Amino acid sequence: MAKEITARTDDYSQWYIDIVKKANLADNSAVRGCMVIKPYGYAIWENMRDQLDRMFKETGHVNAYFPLFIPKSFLSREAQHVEGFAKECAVVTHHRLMNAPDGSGVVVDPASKLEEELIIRPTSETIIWNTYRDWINSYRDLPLLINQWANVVRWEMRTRLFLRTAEFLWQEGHTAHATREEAIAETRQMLDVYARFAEEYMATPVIKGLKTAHERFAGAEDTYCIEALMQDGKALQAGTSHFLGQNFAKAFDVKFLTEDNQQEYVWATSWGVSTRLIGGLIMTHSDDDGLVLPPRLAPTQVVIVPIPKPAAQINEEAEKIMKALRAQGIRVSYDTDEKNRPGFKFAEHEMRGVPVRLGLGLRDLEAGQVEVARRDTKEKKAVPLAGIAEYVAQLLEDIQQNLFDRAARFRAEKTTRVDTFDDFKAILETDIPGFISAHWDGTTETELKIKELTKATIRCIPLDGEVESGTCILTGKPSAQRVLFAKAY
RNA sequence: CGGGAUGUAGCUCAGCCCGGUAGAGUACUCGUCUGGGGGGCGAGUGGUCGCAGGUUCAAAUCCUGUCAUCCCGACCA
Repeated sequence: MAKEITARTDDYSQWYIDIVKKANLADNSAVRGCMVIKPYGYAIWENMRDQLDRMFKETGHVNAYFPLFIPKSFLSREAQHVEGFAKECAVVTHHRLMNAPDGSGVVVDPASKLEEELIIRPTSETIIWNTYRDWINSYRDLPLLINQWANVVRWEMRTRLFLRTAEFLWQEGHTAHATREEAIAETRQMLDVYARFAEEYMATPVIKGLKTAHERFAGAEDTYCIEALMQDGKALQAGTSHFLGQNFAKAFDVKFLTEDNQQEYVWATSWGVSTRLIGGLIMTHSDDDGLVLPPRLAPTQVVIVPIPKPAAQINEEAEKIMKALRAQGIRVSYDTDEKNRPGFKFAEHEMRGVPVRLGLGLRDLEAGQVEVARRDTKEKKAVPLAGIAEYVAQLLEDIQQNLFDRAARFRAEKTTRVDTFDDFKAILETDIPGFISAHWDGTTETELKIKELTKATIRCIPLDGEVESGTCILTGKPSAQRVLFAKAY
């Protein structure tokens, strides 16, 4: 069997790239740092997007769209915000091209210089809050609960397909509230939505937590996050939800009249997840044979492979099976390719992470059964054709659950409590370091020092972590709660 | 942006040191035998050697620049 995917133990980064390319998820593009999301990869994103969109609507949000371009002056209104993003902005300076005088092609027409440069949004807080100023007058206009699906650009030095690209797709929710408490509740609610999505749909267990001051979003008072653990023992921030306080309201002068006729600044939140989730999905479940997808997000949940190739009798049975599966709401396809042999197709569908494969040949038809192979465990089993739809429907649920359980078990195994800096360093030197739960004195100085010494960062202060006092692993100063460290993407 | 490596057929790569007008495997097309885990045989298609300059009678090969990708650092969803 010709292996086309690098083993994880040989080269984890290469394994990841192989999966992305061989499973047809994405390609590098002609533009530095940007990727082409291919139809199969985009289909996964569509499934994520559709489900998240439902969850946003269920919690009272509506979609809108704000411009790609942001006037440069907007970005600098909020001091922390501009400081955080200034180093990675693409800037539009001109609006016209012209033929080069020497005939060598087109050049920027110097006469078309913009009076004020436009920034391609790295995130939309500024343009949105500049707009909200006009939309919000009274407490009756609140809360304002808006989401947008968009692309953003952050000019990254080093990029990796899905995990960090110069342009990426995401959603950004931006809400305005009358009170601090309500805004915080919104921030927490959306964090819960993300966690539920990650666990129930991506089958990826996540830790909900609060970012430290140093890791906080530029312009936020508090940044909450969900953190997932990848198979190589590194953490991935899978989603963030920010309590913005009144920072943007003040920067953009967004006030409202309260019931007792007082002018007050509104309270804000923003929250987002991106195509990075696809990278997380890959690194949570996939193996050396290729992509492994949780059934709820898989573009194709079941594929039927005719053995040895399509034939009238097999096609007929396949149609019946497909009809029965579709009646159960299952996404199924029939591999009608005549050219490749079954063995090739098996490998191909495994590479693309199709959760369930049904192998159907004349031998099976005679026996009134079908060969059912599940992607997560690679188990194969002959199952009677009668009641196959119900069997597969249940199997898809089992696979979804098994993937979650497996990932949860892995995370539990790779989460270590340590109480000394020596133990801390020892864990980080292992092949798969994982999460380290340890005491920290709460200062940015210590956080940076630990990062400098070990490359590990504080991923979050877990929300449901037990309250336990102790002493900081580095400084020995008092600590009220353990925090979660890890090397991170 | 610093350090390292690599760009030759769709893909993986050889050829480069020692300049002489481009090869293999795979993929693709056609035929044929096959067919329950990545098939065999035969015949074909396919490349201005990343790009731009320079040296030379002659450049994939030597020189300069540039772009891209990968790995390692600093930064980040």
